[in-house]
Amino acid sequence: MTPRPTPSMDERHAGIYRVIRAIPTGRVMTYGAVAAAAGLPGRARLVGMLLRRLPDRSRLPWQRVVNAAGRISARGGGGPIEQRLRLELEGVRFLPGGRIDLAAYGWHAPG
DNA sequence: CGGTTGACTGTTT
DNA sequence: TAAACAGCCAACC
Repeated sequence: MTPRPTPSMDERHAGIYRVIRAIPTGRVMTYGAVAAAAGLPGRARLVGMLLRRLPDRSRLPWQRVVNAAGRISARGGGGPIEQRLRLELEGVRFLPGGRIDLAAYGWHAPG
């Protein structure tokens, strides 16, 4: 049906942003799950790339994206600290070792 | 234009 | 349990 010619970069970006925006407060999704929900299975790194280039003023709930181990992915600056703070303010509990229980807080996009 | 890098992940040692 | 490996691919230099 819908011809699925190579989606442009912008289309991929839009799909990823849409998925992240749909994550409810207090829930998290992994990079891989976001990619898969956006129709891009196996492109977890693409999600990370996008978030890395996200402007500071962005309203996207970027803090709700964590890695498959349920931990906050490392990066330069105080990003990881701010991310954890934001998640804790939403009610997300961190286990000893800085891990989030994905079985409890993981979000699976409907559909 | 080609090589390197990296907010990833599942599989295999 | 931990480390190495193999895919991934746009951004960067």
